[in-house]
Amino acid sequence: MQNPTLSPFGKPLLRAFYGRETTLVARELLGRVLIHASPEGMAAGRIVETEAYRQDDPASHSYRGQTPRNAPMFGAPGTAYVYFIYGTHWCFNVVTAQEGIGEAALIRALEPLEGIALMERRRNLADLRRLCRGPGSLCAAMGITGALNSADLTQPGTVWIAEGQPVSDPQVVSTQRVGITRAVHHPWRYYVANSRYISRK
DNA sequence: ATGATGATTAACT
DNA sequence: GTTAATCATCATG
Repeated sequence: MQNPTLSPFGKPLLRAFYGRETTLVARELLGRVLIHASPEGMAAGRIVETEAYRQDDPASHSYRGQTPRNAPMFGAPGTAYVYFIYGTHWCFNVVTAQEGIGEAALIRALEPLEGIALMERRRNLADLRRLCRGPGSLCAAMGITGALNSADLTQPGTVWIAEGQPVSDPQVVSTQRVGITRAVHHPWRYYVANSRYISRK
């Protein structure tokens, strides 16, 4: 792919896309395409599951204010926030809303689109459905690590999100978020109905 | 300096 | 359904 901006997945989403209310951004990220161009090759996947994390939200890393770890969450909308969890996994988020407030959307699952052989090698797994199912798994498949923390996702370069195809309202399911212990009741997880690539029902 | 915790996953029973 | 793996981070002392 010579010019990433002319990829079949469309142009990068602009900062104005990310600079809106976080649950709206999380929902509208469905159908968009996460792309990582690494020295090993290009990998891309359609976003099929996300979660919103807000500043006034006890489940959010930003709830107790800014620290060195969560600092990227307080940066400009469209910034990557990549953190390490359980000693083994990376999780990939996009900063949303407004600079300075600390909100983000977690990408929880992708439908693999491009670079599938590369993803299979990175995961040592040939099962397409499981390749990018779950936040830790998709980072492993896409080659996303802390090296991409704070990356600007609005520029086609190393990592970005292309506009892809938006998902219509009837195709969006919202549920409680996964794996958290606080503020469990908020319906801030979004996924594409009927997708075979989501992390769980 | 120390200890609890965690936006997970795969491999069990 | 349960559990081990595995470690950076942060609050506490």
